[in-house]
Amino acid sequence: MGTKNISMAVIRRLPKYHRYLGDLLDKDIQRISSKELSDIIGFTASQIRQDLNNFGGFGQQGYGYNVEALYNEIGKILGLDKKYNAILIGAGNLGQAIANYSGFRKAGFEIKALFDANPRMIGLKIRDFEILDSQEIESVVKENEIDIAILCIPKNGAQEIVNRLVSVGIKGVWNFAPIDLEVPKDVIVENVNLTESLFTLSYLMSEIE
Amino acid sequence: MGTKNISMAVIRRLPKYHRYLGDLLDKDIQRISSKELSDIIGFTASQIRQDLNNFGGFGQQGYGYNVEALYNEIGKILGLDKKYNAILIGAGNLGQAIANYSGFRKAGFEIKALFDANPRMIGLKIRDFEILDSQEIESVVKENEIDIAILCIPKNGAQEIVNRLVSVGIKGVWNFAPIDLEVPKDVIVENVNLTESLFTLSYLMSEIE
DNA sequence: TAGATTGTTAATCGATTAACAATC
DNA sequence: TAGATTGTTAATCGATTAACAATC
Repeated sequence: MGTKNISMAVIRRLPKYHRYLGDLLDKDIQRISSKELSDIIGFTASQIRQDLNNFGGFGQQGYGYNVEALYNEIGKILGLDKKYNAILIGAGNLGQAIANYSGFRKAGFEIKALFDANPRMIGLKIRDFEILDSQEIESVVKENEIDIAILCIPKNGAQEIVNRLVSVGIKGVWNFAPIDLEVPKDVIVENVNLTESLFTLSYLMSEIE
Repeated sequence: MGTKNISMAVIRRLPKYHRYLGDLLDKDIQRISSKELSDIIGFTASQIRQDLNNFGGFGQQGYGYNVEALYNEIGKILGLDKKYNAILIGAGNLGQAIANYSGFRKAGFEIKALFDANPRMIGLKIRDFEILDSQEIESVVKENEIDIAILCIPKNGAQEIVNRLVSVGIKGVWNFAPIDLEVPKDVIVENVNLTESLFTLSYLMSEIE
């Protein structure tokens, strides 16, 4: 039930607003103007006001924005109050790091199970979770009302896993596999592509020397 | 020594071109038109031609592009032929995962040392590397001509570490700490912000239901 | 040659910035 | 009230798409 059509550019700035407002809150700062926020966050004051007004008039003329109220509003816009059940597939180095990542709670995501295809990994314990056989993905997703899958597997086989996940009703994928997954349009995929990030760094480095 | 001013939008598409061309190469496909590439990569043919022509005329009228030649050209544009020495700071879960990440070689980056501030981590071995005390960062950077630092540390203290790195001549940072680092303008920072990615997924999930 | 497809210019679209009336 | 700052419209800027002459 989105309001207007919010552009991806705006959406990707929202977490940054949330983070900076959280920092201000930690410093007990109660109000901030778009100009002051501009100085610390680096977007123009005009852009900040435009961005926020996509979602509502959170400010007050002559005063600015109440930090705590705005922080909470953006949290709601980001859906941080919603709860989602997640599974993590691929319990290798990266998968284990992500499984231990503390940010999930803040985003309302709860990991319910870990999977791996490697027989030697199955049965090992990571945090509170025993690593399960990938064959059990379908049954676990169905029985635990899993909404989201976190993919920490190589690109080979990733599409096949996603097809299986989609077929049992998964609605979102946090994808660390270096591949562009094909999914029905009502399934959300958010990619974290380390290779693309590293190659971008390589490009920028080679430009300066 | 950049050519024109290439926009970030274009730069961030380059790794994707490289990846898809690599896939085509693996399939022994020798030539491709912008239209065919458009069908598989999802950018418009027009955009593909515009993007590539920022760097040179790699195609041939009536024929299209030679896959191998274009793959190699984009590799060069990305600076994948350049060699950089790197250190990794923060050998926790994520740091270890990144240290084991195989993508570095392809990008020409070689990790020379790992550091951690936790006394209990120091001396442990990850791959071929003993984890060193963070106090030794300066001397190791100087003695090994380190170009790049990979930051896998919490946000508290990250800016201070970066200041130290900059003072001994680091030129690039691959930053996994959830903070916007301040660096001189000739130092490159490429961020991988897992929280921002996760919050974006949360937003998009909350939109569909 | 005829057909295909590029390289490139022009047109369009969307995002950012500027300006200012509204109003707290 | 006077000053400050928003919300919002208008102007600008930049990126994407369309079109087509050049040419392989």
